[in-house]
Amino acid sequence: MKNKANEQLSEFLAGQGLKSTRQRNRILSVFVSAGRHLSAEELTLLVKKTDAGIGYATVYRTMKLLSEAGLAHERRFEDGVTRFEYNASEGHHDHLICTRCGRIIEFENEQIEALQQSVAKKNRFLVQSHKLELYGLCSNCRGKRKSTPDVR
Amino acid sequence: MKNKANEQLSEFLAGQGLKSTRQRNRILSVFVSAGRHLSAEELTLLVKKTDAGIGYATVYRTMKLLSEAGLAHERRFEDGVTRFEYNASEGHHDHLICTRCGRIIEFENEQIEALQQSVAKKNRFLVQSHKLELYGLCSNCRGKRKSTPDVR
DNA sequence: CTTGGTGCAAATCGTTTGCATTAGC
DNA sequence: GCTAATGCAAACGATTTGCACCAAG
Repeated sequence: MKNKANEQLSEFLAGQGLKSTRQRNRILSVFVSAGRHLSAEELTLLVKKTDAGIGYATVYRTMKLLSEAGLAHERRFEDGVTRFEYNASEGHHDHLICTRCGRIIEFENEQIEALQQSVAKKNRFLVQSHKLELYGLCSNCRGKRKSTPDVR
Repeated sequence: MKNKANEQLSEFLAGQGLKSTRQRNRILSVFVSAGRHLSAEELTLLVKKTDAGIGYATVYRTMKLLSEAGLAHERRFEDGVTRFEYNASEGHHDHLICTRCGRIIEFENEQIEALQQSVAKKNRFLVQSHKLELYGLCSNCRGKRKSTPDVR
């Protein structure tokens, strides 16, 4: 059933009068099977392993398309690089990001979401989306001595 | 007392064996009096009004310095542009960002912070910093009809 | 066969850096 | 005077775009 996502894509493309191409399907497959949080560069490199001709431009264009199709979500953490995440549609979640090893942990917390709403209400603000990121040290890294400090 | 910040800067510079220059003081003054959340470009434009010779490079270099001196904080919202905020040192706060007019509202919420800690603890994660941004419509914008939709 | 898609390279945007010149200390 | 700071322009890294060619419908 590796094609569930690809079917979803085909459906989306057909609906928009767009074309289903070898590249788009390849990119989506690689993206889906790779796990998550891939930068365009990482994704391009992976894709090139199977299909060397596919270039950055196509990957970027395809990822934008997948975002519109609801198959991918764009995330931009503090390093300024956009990363793509698969299937973030099923329930919003936030992130713990390890500043030492780069590990990304996802979490959901309804209480926090509720409090956000109440803050918004106080400010007569209508929330469309939000972003919560906790930066710090993950369980693996917090024990370690600072052999190579991240603080430059 | 416009010079409180400038004094702080001089102190910092002296302590580091760095030099106090016309440009640095100018940039800081403009930055402080401008209110907050200025991008490098906005700041440079403002600075140039008084002192046309000052270039982007100096502004960037100076802002980095001010960050180190604790006089400015760097923020990067979703548009990928870095903005600088004055004096964010006095208590952490988060942001409501209007997607229509760009207005930025600051808020603090201890309950949310506490919940963040508990999430972190569950994941054996040590939080060093965090970022919470709520995107949506501010009170001015939410009433308006969608004459010019932001959704391209 | 018509329109959208691709690949490449050139362009763009925000930011950084090298270097010769200038100015604090 | 010595060293750090400036200004400019060129360099950068991530992303976007123009265009001639290619392929899906």
